[in-house]
Amino acid sequence: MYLRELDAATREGRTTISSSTVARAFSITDAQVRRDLACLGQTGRPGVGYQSAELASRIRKALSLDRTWRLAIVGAGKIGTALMGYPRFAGGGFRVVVAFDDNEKLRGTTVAGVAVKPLTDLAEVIHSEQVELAVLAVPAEVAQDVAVRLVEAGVRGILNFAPTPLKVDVPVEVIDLSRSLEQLAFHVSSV
Amino acid sequence: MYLRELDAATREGRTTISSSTVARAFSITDAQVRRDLACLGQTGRPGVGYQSAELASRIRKALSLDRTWRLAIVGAGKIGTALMGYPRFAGGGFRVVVAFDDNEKLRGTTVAGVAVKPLTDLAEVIHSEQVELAVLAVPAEVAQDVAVRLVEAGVRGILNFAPTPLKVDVPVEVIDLSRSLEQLAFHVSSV
DNA sequence: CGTTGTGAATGTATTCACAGCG
DNA sequence: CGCTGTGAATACATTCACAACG
Repeated sequence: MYLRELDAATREGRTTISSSTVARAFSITDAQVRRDLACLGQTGRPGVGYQSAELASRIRKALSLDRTWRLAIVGAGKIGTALMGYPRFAGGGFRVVVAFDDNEKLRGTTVAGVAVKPLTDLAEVIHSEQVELAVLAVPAEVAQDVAVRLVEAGVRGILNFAPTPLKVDVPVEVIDLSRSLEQLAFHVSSV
Repeated sequence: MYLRELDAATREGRTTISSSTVARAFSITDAQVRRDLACLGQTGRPGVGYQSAELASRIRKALSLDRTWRLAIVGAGKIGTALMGYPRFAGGGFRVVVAFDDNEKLRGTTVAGVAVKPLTDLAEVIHSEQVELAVLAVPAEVAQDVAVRLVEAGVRGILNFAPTPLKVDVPVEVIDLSRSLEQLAFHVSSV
């Protein structure tokens, strides 16, 4: 989150930036910002602030974004295909190298420059393409199964769009569209 | 989250369910489940557990999901269109009543049964269609602007897919795809 | 029994407030 | 001066552990 703001600042020529400026952008306290940055060690200068570009690069390193991650998209339905051409992935150190889907119609096709393979080839292709992370956008019923196969094939992390808690022993990040909407509805009605 | 599990239990004929069963599904503690449910008042029976269906209905009411919310999708790009036909929205008390996009090619078209209108008509249509919530899937540069117009037109909550913190005074829920991926990359490399 | 609901204990996150520094 | 980095204080979340209950 801070990374975005720092990059924006750098682009606009603001070479230094203070914790309170960053805080204002996200409506949080300046103390929060400084605490969050504390784990990077001494990075700011009293009376001046932080060097936008340098701080961004430190954060990138801390988050392991100073390299390119090879990504597979599993499930080329609406959400899966929407993500294939997502420019922000490419811009931020992620490269979609392959997609998987069992739909006959997609066999052998290419979407947004990404080849779509059948799930039968999953293990093989994950190896040959050295896939490290997978975006799981398959129906809930098969999500757990596919997740296990992904991990067995060597995938080290999963971004899960299926509304099912996965039991695998690699890190999983969840994006649950309907839960987000439900949460919104709740907040709206308790204003 | 619990709602899903409770509905699944009900469908499978498990009329009662204990906190530890629910907890296991999400790899959390049973105490956590009971605390979370505490705000609903006395709902379980010692020695037995909770009535799956009845608890689900209480949660629905607490989250204001015991009604239908009228929804607009703003920005009919890849993500926007992917969401238009999303079956889970329809199933869970949300109804997409209209979409907006300025792309000439989409003028007057219908995607997945949803009419796409130009943004010029935003205020008018939001009123006439009684839209309460909006999904914001427009480019980051215009997100803040569009958000303000939405709120002025009467929208009471926004689900924001743009990677920009919105300043509006209605509840905002954020789905940030690249941040989720970045978070995943971080967790993977710190295993 | 088995399971809830909840005080008390613990753990974690956020904010306060200020010495110290350029 | 303005701003950082951080102890101390506060607020919040989670877990423990057990009386109460059918």
